[in-house]
Amino acid sequence: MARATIEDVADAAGVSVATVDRVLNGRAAVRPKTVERVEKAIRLLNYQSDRLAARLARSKEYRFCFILPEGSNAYMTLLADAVREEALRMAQEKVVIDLRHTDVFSADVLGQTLDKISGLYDGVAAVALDHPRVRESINALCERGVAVVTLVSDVPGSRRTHYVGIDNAAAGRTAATLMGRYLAGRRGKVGLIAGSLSLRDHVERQFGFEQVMLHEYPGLTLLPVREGRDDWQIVQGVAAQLLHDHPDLIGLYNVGAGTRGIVGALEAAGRQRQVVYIAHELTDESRRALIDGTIDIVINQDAGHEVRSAIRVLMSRTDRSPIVEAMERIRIDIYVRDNIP
Amino acid sequence: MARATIEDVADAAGVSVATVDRVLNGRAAVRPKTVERVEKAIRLLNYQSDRLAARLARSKEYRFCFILPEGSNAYMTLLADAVREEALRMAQEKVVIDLRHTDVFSADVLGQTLDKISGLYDGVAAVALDHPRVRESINALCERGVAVVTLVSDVPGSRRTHYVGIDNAAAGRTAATLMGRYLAGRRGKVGLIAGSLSLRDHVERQFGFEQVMLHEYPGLTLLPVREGRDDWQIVQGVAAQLLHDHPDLIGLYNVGAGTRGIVGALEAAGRQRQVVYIAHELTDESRRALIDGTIDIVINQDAGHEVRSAIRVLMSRTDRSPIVEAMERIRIDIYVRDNIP
DNA sequence: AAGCTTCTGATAGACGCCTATCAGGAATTG
DNA sequence: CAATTCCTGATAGGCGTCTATCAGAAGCTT
Repeated sequence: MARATIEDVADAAGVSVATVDRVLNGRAAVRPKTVERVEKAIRLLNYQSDRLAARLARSKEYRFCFILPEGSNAYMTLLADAVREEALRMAQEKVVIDLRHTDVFSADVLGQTLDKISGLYDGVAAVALDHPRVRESINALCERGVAVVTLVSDVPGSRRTHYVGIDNAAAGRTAATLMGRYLAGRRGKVGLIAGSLSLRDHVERQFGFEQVMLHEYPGLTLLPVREGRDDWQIVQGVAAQLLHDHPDLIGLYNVGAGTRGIVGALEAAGRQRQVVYIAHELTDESRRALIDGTIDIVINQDAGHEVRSAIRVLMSRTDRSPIVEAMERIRIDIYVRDNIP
Repeated sequence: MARATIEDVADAAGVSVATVDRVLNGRAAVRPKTVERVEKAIRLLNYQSDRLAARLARSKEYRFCFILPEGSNAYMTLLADAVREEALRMAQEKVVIDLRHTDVFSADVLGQTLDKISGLYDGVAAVALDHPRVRESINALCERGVAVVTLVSDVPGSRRTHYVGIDNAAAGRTAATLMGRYLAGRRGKVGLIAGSLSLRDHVERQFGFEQVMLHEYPGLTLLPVREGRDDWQIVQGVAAQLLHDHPDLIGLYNVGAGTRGIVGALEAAGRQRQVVYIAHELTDESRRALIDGTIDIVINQDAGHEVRSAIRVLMSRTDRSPIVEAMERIRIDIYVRDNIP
């Protein structure tokens, strides 16, 4: 038995296809009694509109925009590449994807960018700063019916449709567990470097890391966080200082970007193998360092997955179809030398 | 500028749409010169057929079959659930998915099953045994134009379209690296339990594990593999024996199923915390054990991903469209207590 | 050049849904 | 009860492609 069509539903409900369509797409006022009849028929026949046919008929373009930080952060470059790649693929399916770069560290600039694009797109995916000004702009977009998803870093109080990214506190805990186990039984200091403590994801990772570290591995002394501004040169300075100040440093967790700086500092100090170093995001740099043993573990969120997930979410939001939660959960990937993809 | 349609191509090439269609779908003989003209127009306009419209027009059902082992192996149950779930979702897109269980450990039975279904399906995904008899049947299916993908366990010499699963040797190496690091500096014995040494994936994992273990962690003594037949009761016996024979056992890697048996044995011996235990596949059982600390690490391949990947591959194979390699690479997931999804 | 085969063009009718229009029927109002 | 307003039915046309048919054109053979 083939799938039910709109016609079947119309017949079953004793109404015309036009009316079924009106009910399905809220096109015009339909008497409640009729609506109910139609809905009953739909349930009865287990009707599901054919999305392929619907999209063909609507022949509507989906217009989405990705907003990423400007600058040359390695992971953000990966994300941008993923966006461009998907943009190409999705072009076949009438999905137009623009990519914009902006200073996401400035709430005002990011807010203005968000305000400006209102009306141009059906949906927006943004790596956002958690700040009232930004929240305001996000809410304004939602108000006007634009679907908004936050990417990598969330803005919790806002009306964003969805957050596409990992649970950063859990990522921090994961790092701590691995750090603790790798340093099993040893005593010494563990350093923590973040990009900026005004970035929500960094703070959350730090929180998770400290939480597990303090409770489960009291033998390890956690040093106060230092900020590296996600800039490898600054990070290198910070790391070098840390290594210099603490000859008994045996662990290092870099919550943000700037892997290159840490690798540099470790090599300069000749302590690559003495320090267990856990970094975030699998980039060319970290992949290399992982293979040669300078980095022991990389915690990653798959850029390609995130972009595809964001697109799927924006699309279902745009045509009001449900999403499959399980499919849109971004995993916390752990990489050691041997399971690099 | 909107996307080019078949009509645009026809105009550009100075032929009729019928001819363009003949070229595109190899429907009838077309003079080489004409073919070339059409192809040139296609390139010029960068034409890509609208897959939505094509599938709608063809209104053809894709018929696929998944063949899984019978029995109650926890991971296979997860796989089966994933298949059923996807079957439901894909039904909306005119994809019919059947699920069959068979004794995949017997080459003859599996081979016969494969032979029998020839002609009923456009594609088959099977958890297959690497055996000449099976290879034969797979090749026969391919010969008749049925797309075949191997799932979880590969059959290398065969003509299967694709292998959907992880690199098992790499998984074994990953386990070894984690084992080595978790046991950093300690001396003692490490046990290895496999389901069956006639299963390709198990052998490969063992190979990878031993390779890294022997080279990188000479302080650890690797005990000879024992077989547990993927049955938790047998596994429990094997593990208990192992624990009894070796009071200095400090590591255990279970390459196959039967986690429940090992957990049972460890608990019975009261040595949950003394032994670093690495298991495969995230099931309810292993998740629980991971959280309470009996299992230290789970190496997993995502059942949902594998099923979806297999379906995507079968579909593109069926309508001769290319696949995105990067998207179909199944990752080796590492789970500790803190990053369980 | 006639006769034959091989190509090509034109066109109609799906596929399942969307959009729009218009007329007529039902419900509501005074 | 008539005059409105509100709902509904019927239907046409379109989205981009596939499938099928048939007539006529082009190419080849002898």
